[in-house]
Amino acid sequence: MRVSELVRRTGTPLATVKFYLREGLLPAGRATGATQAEYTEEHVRRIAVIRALSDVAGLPLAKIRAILAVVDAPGDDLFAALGAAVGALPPYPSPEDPALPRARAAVERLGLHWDPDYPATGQLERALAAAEAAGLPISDERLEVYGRVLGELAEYDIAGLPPSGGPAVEYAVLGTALYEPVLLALRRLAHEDRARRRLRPPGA
Amino acid sequence: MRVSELVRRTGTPLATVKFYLREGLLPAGRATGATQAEYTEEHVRRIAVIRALSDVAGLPLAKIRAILAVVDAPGDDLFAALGAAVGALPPYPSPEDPALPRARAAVERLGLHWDPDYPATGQLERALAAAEAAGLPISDERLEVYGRVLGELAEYDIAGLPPSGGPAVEYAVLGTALYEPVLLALRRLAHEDRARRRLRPPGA
DNA sequence: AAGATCGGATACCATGACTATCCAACCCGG
DNA sequence: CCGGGTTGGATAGTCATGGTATCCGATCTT
Repeated sequence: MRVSELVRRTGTPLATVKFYLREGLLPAGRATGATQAEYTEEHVRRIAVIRALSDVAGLPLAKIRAILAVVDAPGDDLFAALGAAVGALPPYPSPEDPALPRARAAVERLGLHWDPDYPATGQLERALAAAEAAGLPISDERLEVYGRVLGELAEYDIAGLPPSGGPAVEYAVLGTALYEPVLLALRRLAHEDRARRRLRPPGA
Repeated sequence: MRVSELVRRTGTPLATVKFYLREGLLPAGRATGATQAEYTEEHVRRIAVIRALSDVAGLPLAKIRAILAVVDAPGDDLFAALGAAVGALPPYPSPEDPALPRARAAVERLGLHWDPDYPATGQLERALAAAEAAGLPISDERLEVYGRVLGELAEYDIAGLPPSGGPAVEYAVLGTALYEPVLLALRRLAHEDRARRRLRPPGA
């Protein structure tokens, strides 16, 4: 298809498609002439992925570029690819103060593998420090409940991973980023549901 | 304390403190003269909350202002206050297409209370639609697992809520926003932990 | 009395994510 | 085979956000 159809199919303005091409988020089409190129279904899907990561997951384009680079050239180490992708997700740890006291305590309490270089470790430290600074520290009990529950979830996610190979990486990398908003929305809805039961008069 | 000490205590530049005052995020200090004001511990904490919501939860200042307004004047309906606060959280539903087919199906499958006006409903629709458009639709089975697990989590959160009143609102509203990054970081760490077991050679 | 600090107002700036224009080469229907 | 509409590519402009910087006259401190 030509670019006009890509625009029509995705609902993205032409100027934006050109912008994504310039920025290297969208691969160029197969050139069929000096001023003509052919796009495919892959391009349609790629634009949907970019928009999902940008609008819903809220990632900046620079991080989206990094994630797409991993998806495009995953190497043969799924574990390393996952690590690279998680590094593109917020919150981004502050460069100063490389100590990770809260994260370390949490990881040990939950019996997880400790790896200070894994991006999620810094993200956990930052999230715990922010909650604490705001006056709502996470209690040990809450941490244990959260850790147990999310461990269950991770168990399910990893068990369902397709066997190693090309599609597994894409699935795991994009799923990490795209399912998080679903998780958060479900938690908020569950809060509403439980809060309604507890706070609303029974007949309301 | 005077503004210089507020700056020192929070590590926030003076220009930024003034900016927060201008934007109405930080209440003015008690004026002790035409060009002098007195700040309190409340101001120190408020700045920590603003920075946490901005840097870690990633909320734009306009939404932070809305959340702080709820915290400052919660009214007497904790449930309504929670709803208002959740409305300030991303992803922000698209204005067009007010139909919520995916969210409705999900809510019914999980046996939750259906309320199309609750902000989290639109957020769920948007998150499910984005995952689908990107080629990674959430299966019914996955939805059920996520729903069950997050329901457990919500049960714990709501059970631990202090009885109605002033502090309960602040706790619930800020907790919703500030604990989410902790949840995500824990999930990513749990993924790492489980993926390591499955993908790394046992001796590595 | 004098140097530092303060609150308040105004102006400026950097980044991110587009958006608009222009141009010359093209393709396609008549 | 020609002319209007598309295309790719380049360049410049725009808008929102989240700050910074400067200036000022009043005031506090010593």
